[in-house]
Amino acid sequence: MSRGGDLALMILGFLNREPMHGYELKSRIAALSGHLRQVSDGALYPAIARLEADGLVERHEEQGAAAAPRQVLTITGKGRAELMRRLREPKDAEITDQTRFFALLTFLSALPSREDQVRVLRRRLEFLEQPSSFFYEDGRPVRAEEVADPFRRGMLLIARATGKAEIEWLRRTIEELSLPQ
Amino acid sequence: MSRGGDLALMILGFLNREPMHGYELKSRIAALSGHLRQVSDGALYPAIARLEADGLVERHEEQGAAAAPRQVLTITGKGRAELMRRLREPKDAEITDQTRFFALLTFLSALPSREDQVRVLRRRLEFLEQPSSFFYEDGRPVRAEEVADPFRRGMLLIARATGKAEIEWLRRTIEELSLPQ
DNA sequence: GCTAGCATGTAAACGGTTACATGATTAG
DNA sequence: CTAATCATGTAACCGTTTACATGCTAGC
Repeated sequence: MSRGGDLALMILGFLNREPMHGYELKSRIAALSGHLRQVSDGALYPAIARLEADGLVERHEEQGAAAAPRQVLTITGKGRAELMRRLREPKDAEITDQTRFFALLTFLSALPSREDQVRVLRRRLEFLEQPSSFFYEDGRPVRAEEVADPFRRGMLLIARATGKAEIEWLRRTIEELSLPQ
Repeated sequence: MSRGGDLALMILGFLNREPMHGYELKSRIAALSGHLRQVSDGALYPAIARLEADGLVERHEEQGAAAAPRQVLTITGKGRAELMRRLREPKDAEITDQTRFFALLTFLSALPSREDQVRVLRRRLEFLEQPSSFFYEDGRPVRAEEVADPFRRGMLLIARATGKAEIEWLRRTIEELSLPQ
């Protein structure tokens, strides 16, 4: 149980909203990040097959039409449970890695409990707040100003700006979600 | 030729500065991003072995000391050439993916030609400047304000802040490096 | 005496990339 | 008529993860 990486998460996340076939999943995933995350056929179709083998999705051939007839995919109860589990208890790497955390964020609203949502955001916030979130030398964090290499200094400046924007958004959102409603 | 991903690039990048053994490479790579990119032994040692098999690094056992004696690694001429080639002509994915681009930036100063450095930065800038760099719906870019889902809206806000900071730094740095010197 | 850190490695399972293969429909 | 888009898949290769395996040294 619990196979697959980001790709499996995204497939389940999209199918949780409505059934669709593989090719459409592909374009949805691409659109999600400005074609930044392109999915190859050789990754997508085997991933679907694995989800099916594990009973997380079902497939129904749509008749009529074309050469390669559409395989409409529907998430199962088991698939939905697995999606919720993965959103509720993401692995450390899914909190730590920006790209993977964004994949999580994309589907986080599918979690029915606000408390569970807040718990995930808090984990990310804690990670970003510890000063170890970037670039070490001789055992402790390096300040951008003291880095001689211009490219490494740039990385630090960018990382700092990014972190700041994200931390502010996380604090604001956690607060809003925590209000008694 | 031309095997390996980010990990091989980082190993070559570090060894280009000075010889060191595997365990130290491991801690350097971890320190580079605040333990964000952790390298497992099962990835590191095989990667070193591949580089050695390809003649890009050489290994000399350091005598004295311990149970598992240090294998001091030195980059070869061929390895240096391969590093330069990879820094000069990164693959699209290394420009597109933030994590991979940062790995490139870390070692970019090893490129002797400022023109070559600028060419790499320009590729990243062009990528960030095209509006397709984030989040599509119904065929064109989505504005944060019109996204109902609070988590997706957050992603857009964060991505916008990040992109802005990085674009500014890229423009400034390209200009500085382009000054006749 | 035990734990943490130093130091190197192997093997199975997994998942992604790249290239290949097929074929219908639609727009220029 | 031709190219792009729709639509699904397979197979070889590659690199990572995870777990296992070993053993020394230093500090508590």
